[in-house]
Amino acid sequence: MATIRDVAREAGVSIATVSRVFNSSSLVSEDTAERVMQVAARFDYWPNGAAQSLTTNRTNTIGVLLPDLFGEFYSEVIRGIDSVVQLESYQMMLSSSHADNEEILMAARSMLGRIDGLLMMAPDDASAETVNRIRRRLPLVLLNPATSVDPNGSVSIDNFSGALQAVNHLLGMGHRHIAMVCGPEGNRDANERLRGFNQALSAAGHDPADAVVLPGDFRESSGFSAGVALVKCTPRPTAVFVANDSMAVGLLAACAGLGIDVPGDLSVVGFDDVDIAGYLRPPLTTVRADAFALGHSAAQMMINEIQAPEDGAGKNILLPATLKIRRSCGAKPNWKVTDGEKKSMTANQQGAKGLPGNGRTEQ
Amino acid sequence: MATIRDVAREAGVSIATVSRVFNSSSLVSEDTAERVMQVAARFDYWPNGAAQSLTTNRTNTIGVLLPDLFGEFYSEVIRGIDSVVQLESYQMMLSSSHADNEEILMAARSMLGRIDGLLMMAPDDASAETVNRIRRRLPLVLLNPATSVDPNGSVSIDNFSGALQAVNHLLGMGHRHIAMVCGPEGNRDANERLRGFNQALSAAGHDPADAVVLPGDFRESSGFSAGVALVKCTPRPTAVFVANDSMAVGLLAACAGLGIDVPGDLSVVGFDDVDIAGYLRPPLTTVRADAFALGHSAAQMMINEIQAPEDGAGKNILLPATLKIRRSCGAKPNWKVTDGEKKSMTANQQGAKGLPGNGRTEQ
DNA sequence: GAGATTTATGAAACCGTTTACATCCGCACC
DNA sequence: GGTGCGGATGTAAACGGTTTCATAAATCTC
Repeated sequence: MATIRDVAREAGVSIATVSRVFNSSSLVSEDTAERVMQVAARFDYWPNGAAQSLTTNRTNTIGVLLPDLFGEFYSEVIRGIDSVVQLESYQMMLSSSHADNEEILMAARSMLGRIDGLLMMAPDDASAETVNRIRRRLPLVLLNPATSVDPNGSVSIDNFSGALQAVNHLLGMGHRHIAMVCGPEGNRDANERLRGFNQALSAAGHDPADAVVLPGDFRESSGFSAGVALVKCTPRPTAVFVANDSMAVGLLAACAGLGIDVPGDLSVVGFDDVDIAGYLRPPLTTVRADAFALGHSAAQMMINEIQAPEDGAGKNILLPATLKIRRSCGAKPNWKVTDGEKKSMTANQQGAKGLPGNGRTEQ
Repeated sequence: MATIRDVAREAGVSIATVSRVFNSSSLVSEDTAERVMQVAARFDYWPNGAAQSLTTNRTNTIGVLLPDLFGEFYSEVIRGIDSVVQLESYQMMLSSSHADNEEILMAARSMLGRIDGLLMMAPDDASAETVNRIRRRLPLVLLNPATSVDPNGSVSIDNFSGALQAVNHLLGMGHRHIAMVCGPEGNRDANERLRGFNQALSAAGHDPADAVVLPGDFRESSGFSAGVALVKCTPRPTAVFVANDSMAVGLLAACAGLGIDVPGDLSVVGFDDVDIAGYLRPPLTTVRADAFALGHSAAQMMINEIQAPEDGAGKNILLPATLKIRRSCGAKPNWKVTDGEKKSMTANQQGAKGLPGNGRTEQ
């Protein structure tokens, strides 16, 4: 394929001039520019990105390291990142499934020279040293960082507070026996949600050790199993806090099949507020975790950092998680048919959307 | 940061030797290798990827161009791609929302030199010329290519046949008035599904022009609206084919709210077989479109093409779409509670999973 | 019309690697 | 004890751009 030299030769100019034309430097006459462009078009010349990066030390690419790609949550995070990357004419280099420090470092290493900064949602055991080795060479923004790591430059969703709100709401409705379906062991979000659950119970004078706590893996099937297990408990809990919406879907299915009325016999609260949450039977009360906003804010922070280092360095954003009350928790007994749910496409976290008959947003 | 020269100088060898050590060439003595590695570790030396790419002309990265990132379908495609990328120690460069030829070319251009090949799901109006300009410089694999484009090196899901199966099934059950809820205008998958719908009706001696065809945009809310509109039709259709599962969720919600019994009053068939499909009330009959497999196969084809060009060039994979019968179409009136649905994590398309009471797979 | 200034262009260094080729060295072989 | 050989290493030329600096030409200034 044609290189800059081919174009230069054919157009009868030096490579410097061709380069100037392509970077729309003002230092080149119209005639020459025209001629160069024509030759370039004839040769269908595309500049080589690696060569450009090598000299300019810029790649216009940001790297993204995620622990997993499964499910709507990560999908939304990616979409949020993409929304700003697109806008800023950057590219995104995506990599997933990095379990330990070694793998994270490997991934980051293999990106060096190809990215201008790294967005990372590290697994829990990512050591401070790992993070620092990366930080020394690349702008780094962390998503939902572990507490063990210096959180400078990070964006998190307040899982703990979200769980607290959910359980407090159930307590406020008079429930005494509240169960929980957990997420995967070791998953940080899951841990925080569990911590919120325990904290809420303790604060209300209950002993969390007495509560029914069922395992789960964030997938529908585990929610289904948990639902089946739950109804066998004696005394049967009257409410359950499920660590994510996918499992809540499975749990609702189990209840429907077993003739358990939700919310009559059992109040259910999920977490995430996935798109379908408002369209389930009954519509699912859940904690809104705005994954899109998470990705969006992180990417925004990254771009700022790249374009103006030191400027806002060390910032630290905590995105609120807010309870969205629908029918499954029993708070709003009457539900009418309207197309009540219009999900905002932007990084809007608050938005009391309260259209007729379909829930409201609580702080 | 340390470059190869720093390491070389400190270790008292030439840069060639350092390079050899890092590429585990056998041409270097153990002593030297040891010494170099120690210095490299002390300096925490990471090779620069751009420089490597420039000389080797390899990036170990494949580019991915998608029209959109919204929804489980694309998320699964990405996961499928990632599964092989990960395995082969490649990286993935992701870019989305490319509406026209100009934008596609721009995106491809900006990736040149940073990727070894391109995976592309082009919008419908991607011209043959656009595709050829890319093909001239990069291995290219197309996902669901438009018919106007030379399909060599492509992977597609058989949307048309899937729709055909769905509608034929409904016809076979005796339905005379079958409606459809479409996807976004211009979307190729949506078009193919509509074409299958029309074809099935025609073949059965019905006039597709008589059928109720409602607009939609692949989102829950549009399915909800379509549901509301549908029940107002006279005569009211007895069955509906919905162009994707998200809309089917919305439509089911509308029905539940309006007291329309599914499948008693209305049979519903969706498309995609998203994870929650089996957990809806009633469990959703749908056409399984294996997005994971789509991404997986395409990436596989790409890697083959990169590693052995000309070898299997011009291959052309058509992934079957298969009807998954659950309760919403009325074919299986009895449904018992069991955790009947275990989604396979692999690129398995067939798999008669027929666990007790929860549907079966049809060809 | 000569010097000063501006504008357009080219030559060449540089970015950080890989790799073809040259060199040096020790050792076996006849 | 040369010769040949193979293994370890170094030298230097790529790779394809960008950018600094020099230079030539054109324009301005008085």
